[in-house]
Amino acid sequence: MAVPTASDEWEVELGRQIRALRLRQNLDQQQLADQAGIALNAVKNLESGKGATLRSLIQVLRVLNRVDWLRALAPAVSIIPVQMLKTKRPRQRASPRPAKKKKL
Amino acid sequence: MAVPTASDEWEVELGRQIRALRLRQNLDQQQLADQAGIALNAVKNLESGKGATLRSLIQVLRVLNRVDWLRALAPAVSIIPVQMLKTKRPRQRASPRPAKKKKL
DNA sequence: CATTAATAGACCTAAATAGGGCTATTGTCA
DNA sequence: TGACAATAGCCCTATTTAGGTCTATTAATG
Repeated sequence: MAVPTASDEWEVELGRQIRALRLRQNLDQQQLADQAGIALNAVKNLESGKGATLRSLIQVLRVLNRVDWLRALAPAVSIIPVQMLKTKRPRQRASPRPAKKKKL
Repeated sequence: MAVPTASDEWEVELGRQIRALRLRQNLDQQQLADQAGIALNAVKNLESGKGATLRSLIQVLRVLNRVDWLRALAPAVSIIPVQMLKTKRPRQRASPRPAKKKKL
């Protein structure tokens, strides 16, 4: 199985995984759509990598009992963060950068 | 931190995580948008949970070096699947269900 | 091997998101 | 603490996806 490179390919790969999860539960696309409260077309798009919204994805994950996956995106910082030694709270904004020069 | 229940809340939670990843790299929203090849607004929507496409999410994950997360959705089957003992290949469709009765 | 339901793929319209710009607020840093 | 850039939150329009329906193909089952 090739590793996706382009964004489209990742979308297709994600679709494959969703389908795999669905089939493990032996659900058809219509059942999944109904239980997720979305249209059959949305499920088709999602599974085939033809474009989908985050909402469709999440609704589907809820039915497939994999919403917990969403929490695994930003892993908790491994060891004790150096930042905690100097600043109280984590950064809320990126550092300001010098503004671009304006035309005179 | 409360566990999200509604779909909207999961979208917000996901946004929080993306923001956390971005700030760890000290990138501002504009830089992230540029590097991801999407609009600033798309990043804002994504981080605030106000609706986004899968495409926007994936483009951003690429910049944040977290596309590998996508592969962790459908975990490989743990032990030897019983299915392999009876059928050669995994299921490609859900089982047919009896069709609805048609009106006479 | 015949049956038949699951799925792909197309079409259309409505709704949502993307993209671009503008202003108000506020965290960061000198 | 002041200056200023990062961000939120609007607006508007273009593009994309959702939702609904139909047809053709094909995997799954008896």
